[in-house]
Amino acid sequence: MTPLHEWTPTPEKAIALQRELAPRIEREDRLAPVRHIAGVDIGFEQSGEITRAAVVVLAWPGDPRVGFEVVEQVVHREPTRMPYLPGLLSFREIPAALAAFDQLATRPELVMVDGQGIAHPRRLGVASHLGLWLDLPTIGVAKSRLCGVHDEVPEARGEWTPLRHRGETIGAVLRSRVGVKPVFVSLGHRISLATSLDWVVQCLGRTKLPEPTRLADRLASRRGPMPRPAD
DNA sequence: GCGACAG
DNA sequence: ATCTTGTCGC
Repeated sequence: MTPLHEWTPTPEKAIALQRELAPRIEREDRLAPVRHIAGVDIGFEQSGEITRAAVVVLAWPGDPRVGFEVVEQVVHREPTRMPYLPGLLSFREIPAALAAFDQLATRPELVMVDGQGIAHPRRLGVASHLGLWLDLPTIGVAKSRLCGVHDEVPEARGEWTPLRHRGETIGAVLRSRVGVKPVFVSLGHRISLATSLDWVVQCLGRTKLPEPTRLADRLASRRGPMPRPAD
């Protein structure tokens, strides 16, 4: 059987594996009714020797007055296996992410990942790779661009413009918050771009990042909870 | 050949 | 990603 993932392949093997896996990505909706949404992010400690994977599971729908309910959260630490190489991020982050998912009691119906989905040179960013491995619908929400070109993004919250690469629309550049740099949304697996955008916007608080990714980001980088503004 | 380059 | 002080604004 073809491995969906190798622990520490050479860059050449990693690229070959990406080319083999990319055609397996499903770009249309195949989701179960969503009751839980997971957010995933990876952080590093001190000199980068230790990798920290964080997964946060939120109940859907949530109470808009208090934000989404955190059903479960897991942090997994392990030695870092690979350096960061543009385009090969998933091989560095996925092993830790999978270990964190293994500790989860809940099986989410939708996963948001900090990073690109198919908005990748070979259409297999970390969100797509993880979606294949987990066989779950995933969405990539990145804070910056890996590849592709786009027009200026309208200033209004919720507005977006297509991200294109080699004549293909690979994602969307979304104004998640007024006056802040936009986020890069792309489908990861088993979901369309339109539906991905819909979920990201629905999970938006007053911050740049949607709640699932924002909370996972905080956990992964060991920043404590932010004080909530008084009512 | 010269830049660009998720986290 | 991480390191790292102050500063601006609600």
